[in-house]
Amino acid sequence: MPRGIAKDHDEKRAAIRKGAAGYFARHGYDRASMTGAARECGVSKALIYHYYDSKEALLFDILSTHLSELEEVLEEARDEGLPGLIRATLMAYENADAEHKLQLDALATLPAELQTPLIHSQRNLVAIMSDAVAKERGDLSPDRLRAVTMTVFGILNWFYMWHRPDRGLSRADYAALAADFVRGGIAAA
Amino acid sequence: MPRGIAKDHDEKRAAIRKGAAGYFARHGYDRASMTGAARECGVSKALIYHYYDSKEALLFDILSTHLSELEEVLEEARDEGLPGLIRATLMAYENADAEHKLQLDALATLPAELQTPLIHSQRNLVAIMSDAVAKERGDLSPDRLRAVTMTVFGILNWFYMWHRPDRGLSRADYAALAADFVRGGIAAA
DNA sequence: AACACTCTTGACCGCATGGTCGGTTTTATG
DNA sequence: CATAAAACCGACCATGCGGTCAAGAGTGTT
Repeated sequence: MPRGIAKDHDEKRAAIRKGAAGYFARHGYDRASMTGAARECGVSKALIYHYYDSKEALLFDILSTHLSELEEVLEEARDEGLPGLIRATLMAYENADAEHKLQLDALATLPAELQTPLIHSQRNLVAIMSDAVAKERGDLSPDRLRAVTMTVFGILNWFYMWHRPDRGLSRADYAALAADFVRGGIAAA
Repeated sequence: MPRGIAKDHDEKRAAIRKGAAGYFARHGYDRASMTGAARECGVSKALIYHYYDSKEALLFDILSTHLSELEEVLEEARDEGLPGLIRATLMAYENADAEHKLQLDALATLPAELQTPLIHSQRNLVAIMSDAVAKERGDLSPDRLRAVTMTVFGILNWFYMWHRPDRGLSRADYAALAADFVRGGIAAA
């Protein structure tokens, strides 16, 4: 038996995943070239193709990893109620803004077979949030429950678009504000 | 003197703008080809280049027109208060979801000189909304005022991502729900 | 030491894309 | 009716892209 894969295989793959995610997010997935991503990671393009079959496979791995981590985090914060979920979500985006951005605007470019499992994860996240909303407002009709849940996701998903780490409220401060906002909003909806 | 431009020049230009906006939004600006946009509009690619200098110029016109209309609408609804602004915004997106989507995820692909005037319009929209928020909560610090304003935009800008015209709440029903949500949220933030 | 396989690369390929060009048709003006 | 420009098109071009390949260097196994 000859040698197997290197022991640092996973770390190197992860480094490429992380570097490419940043590059893709900064330039836009479609516009970003594999050559550029490779340069960003300090490796040759051919090496990326050693670790990944295609640009699509790389994107899939980025999104899949991100969503799995998010699921784990939310699953853990499940019984802390809505404020806990909001805080956990915003904190999980720390150092993952790139992956989050990609999830929102590049997922749709994947072929349907690859989208399916990712959308399944998304639905799970929505379900967790929806349950927390329903716990505070059991009287909402299904349509309104869904609308309110999506309203909460709008708040969370928009955060990366306007927040600057060096200006204004900190992430944690905004998490508190958002939790208050949602509490008041749900009561009034 | 020879003939000037045709009397229906503006209409045809507008038709291309609208057709291309839909095509760009459906396929993603970068991925969408000018050949495809031309087919969608029922004209040749060369004709689009007769009306527009480049793909970028076309995108700029789409976004510029959209933002101008939005500014007009919000300026008009200015003194109806926050609920009026929310309703006006959501209603203005009717038949303009494509342009809105493009504004959110393709504006950044334009060169800085073209982005500047568009960002200026965006800032104006934010200012209008911010004033309305401040009118209800004059006690907020600048940082918190900005955070609350962006929270409202998150709710509005996320709408097109989850709403399906044939399912769930209608646009108008959601506008009412969102207005209530924001009222309660602002009071609690 | 010999082997077999992974790791890594620069050079290369086919293709789709944004954009151009030469030409034809149409139409307002004189 | 003559004409000059606008309106419109099919064919073409250069470039940059995702992806491949052949080959070398490095390393765990026997």
